[in-house]
Amino acid sequence: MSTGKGRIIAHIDLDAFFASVEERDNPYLKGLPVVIGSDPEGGFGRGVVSTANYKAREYGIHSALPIRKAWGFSEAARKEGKSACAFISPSMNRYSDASREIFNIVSKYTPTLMQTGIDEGSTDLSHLKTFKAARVHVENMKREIKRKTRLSCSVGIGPNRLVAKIASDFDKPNGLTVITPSKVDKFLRPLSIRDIPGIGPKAEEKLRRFKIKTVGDLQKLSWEELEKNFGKWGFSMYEKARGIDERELHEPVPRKSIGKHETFREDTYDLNFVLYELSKMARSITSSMNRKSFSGFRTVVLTVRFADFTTFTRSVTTSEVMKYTKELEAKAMKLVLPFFEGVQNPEKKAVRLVGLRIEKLI
DNA sequence: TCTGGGGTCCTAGGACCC
DNA sequence: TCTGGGGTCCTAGGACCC
Repeated sequence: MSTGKGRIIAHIDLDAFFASVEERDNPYLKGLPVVIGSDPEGGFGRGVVSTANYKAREYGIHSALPIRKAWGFSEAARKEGKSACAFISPSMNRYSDASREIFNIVSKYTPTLMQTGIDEGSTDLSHLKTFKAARVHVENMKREIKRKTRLSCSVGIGPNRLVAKIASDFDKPNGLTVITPSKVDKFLRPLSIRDIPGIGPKAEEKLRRFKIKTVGDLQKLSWEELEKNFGKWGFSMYEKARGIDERELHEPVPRKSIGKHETFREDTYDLNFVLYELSKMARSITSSMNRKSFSGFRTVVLTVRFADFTTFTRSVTTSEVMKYTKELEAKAMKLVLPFFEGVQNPEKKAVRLVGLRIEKLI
């Protein structure tokens, strides 16, 4: 399908996916608020919420919320006589299985599927010629998904990937929103700028200083102004505010890096402990590398986050290809040492997180 | 009460080569 | 002695996404 006129793109987004799989597989969760995330440890855990079901969202719990806050909201609700949340650790294997099952069904309905995450993907339905036909097609697909997997999804249909994705988010859960080309502008204008993928907290904050809150507001800025303040990104924002997006669906891009990082249960000053954790990560990373059929790597990146959340990375690239856990461990050790000595850590801050990543995969 | 884990992409400066 | 671009690679940091 060439760029330009006449495309019909559908974006599929699975509803509260991890929580929905848990509810489906565990009947005792029926009707309860469900939170998937790290262990709340009775209000002292250090993680965040991965997914909250819609019942839990009524308590103010949402993705990326610190898990101890979620715990607090759950406790408050319980004291009002409502149900406490079920807190569940993610089981990625089961979610991957469910995801595969669903996108296998999606594949039957479309010649081109581009999966962009475990719970979302875009498809090209241009061959159906009309948005009306696309709607009927997607309704059938949604019904089959529901019948065969007992899971629901929300779908947006639009003239390009951007509009389809935004539309999929418009009416959740179990929604179907169709935006024909002539309706794009009317649809986008009242939305928050945060509904545009790529505009995160920082860009929102910056745009707020220009009194810009909605996509309609954003349309009032010339692309010169946007480029002056946001660089190359400005022009992309200019186009997104108008629903312009010529990106094609593409093949999955090959993986570029493999890494692990860990926030400790308590901040630490203990170099030996950190080295031990790094060596576990090194082992896990090389085994994951082998499983994914890479034979080596040339770059090692170490991340250190201190208790105050300041974060540093250090990396090395070698001309020879590295292959073994021992080599990765040695590099990690060399890179982390300065953070436990005076120069890189003069205030002797405690370490909250370390991470290790390999790049330039062979 | 702070703020996970697994990623990608972009920017910007410096080294180095032609 | 002084002054060029262009291209590529490396490093560090940061924004963003699911």
